[in-house]
Amino acid sequence: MGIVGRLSFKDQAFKLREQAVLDATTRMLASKGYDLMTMDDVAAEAGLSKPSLYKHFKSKDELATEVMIRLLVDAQDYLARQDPALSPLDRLRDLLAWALRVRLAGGLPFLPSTSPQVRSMLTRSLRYVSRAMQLHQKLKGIVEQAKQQGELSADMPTDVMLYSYYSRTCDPAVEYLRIYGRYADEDIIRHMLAVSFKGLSA
Amino acid sequence: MGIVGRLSFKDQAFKLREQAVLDATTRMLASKGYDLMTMDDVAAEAGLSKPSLYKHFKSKDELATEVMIRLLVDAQDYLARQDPALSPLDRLRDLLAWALRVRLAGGLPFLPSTSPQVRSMLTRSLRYVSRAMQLHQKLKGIVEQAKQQGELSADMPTDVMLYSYYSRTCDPAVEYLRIYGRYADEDIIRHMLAVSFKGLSA
DNA sequence: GTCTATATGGGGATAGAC
DNA sequence: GTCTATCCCCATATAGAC
Repeated sequence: MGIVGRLSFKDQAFKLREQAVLDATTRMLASKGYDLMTMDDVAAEAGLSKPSLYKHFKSKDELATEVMIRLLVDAQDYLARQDPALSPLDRLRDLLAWALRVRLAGGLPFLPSTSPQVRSMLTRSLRYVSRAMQLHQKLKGIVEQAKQQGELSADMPTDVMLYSYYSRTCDPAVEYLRIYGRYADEDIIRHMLAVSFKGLSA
Repeated sequence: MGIVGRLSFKDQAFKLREQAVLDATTRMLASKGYDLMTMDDVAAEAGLSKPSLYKHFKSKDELATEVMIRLLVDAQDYLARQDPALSPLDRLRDLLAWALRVRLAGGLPFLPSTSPQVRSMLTRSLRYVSRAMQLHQKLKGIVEQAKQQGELSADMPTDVMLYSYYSRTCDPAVEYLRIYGRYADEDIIRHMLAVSFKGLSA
């Protein structure tokens, strides 16, 4: 039984509404980006008024940060539920495919964006940074396992691999392939995985 | 003799000032991004007043677009001056290294950003789109040459390769490597080239 | 063409009624 | 806690003097 079950109906409704707001924010962030997204947009999309929105989240920054934290938690959950039979490299492949699928379904890339504004906003949030570090350490472990098993090259530094890996989740090539290349979502994922792990060379 | 040589001293000074404004804008875009960059920032950085700035460029959009066009022209120039002895794949490597070097020196990635705002701004500019298409066709030709010579895999679609290639010029991994990895610029370029062309797998 | 000073509008955030 | 109506800053863009 989840914690929600112990709350009053009113509080349950409040929590549900909060999730609806986070969903709406996710859609707006994905379509317009942080700077163009207005609190009026979010309120309209979530079906409440702006002052009510501010009862749940005390600023635009906090709202966006909560969305990103939820995404990190989702990624951690996904990792925890992966088939234990997968090899380290396959786990990385599978997680990247999941992240790309989320994004193609209208979600967000889980490395947020290159906007200096958004980055500084997130790095000011202790909860975000702490979650990100947890995930980073977990993935670092998987990369190191993959190296030991010879699935990843021991020559390339682990952090280079990890940062490049994160970048693939927000790779703009995804959108170019969809818009100009007119590829189906699963083809995009297949090609992105190929480029990421095998590179461009023959 | 350049066109500038036929202008009056006054017009020459005007043109030079315009270039200084574009340089200042490039620096501001690189550091703050489009949304956070204000026209006051640019005016201060370039050493003139805001109204004077508007005598040169009639809007913030136009100013940023001109910066991006100049960057595309620079890339075309660089391509045109590459050593003709280079193989197609080496030309691609060399151009990417140049783009990353420009960015690390405080310039801009030549694929601008994933901001929907900036993208729509640029796609509304006929001059920008036309330049981008020219460069795209040129690079497409080089990729096809590389495929014919077996330097690039014939299996992967050309547009997948090209969009992924463009994405590397704005890859956020570059900044993570500099900030958290504390790598020197040339090491970053070396690693980025390795990841881009050889991929993450062993 | 360059400046000082100002108009305009949008969006984050809130007051106060219910 | 939710709404209507409002505040207020800030950034784009311009008026008008020199």
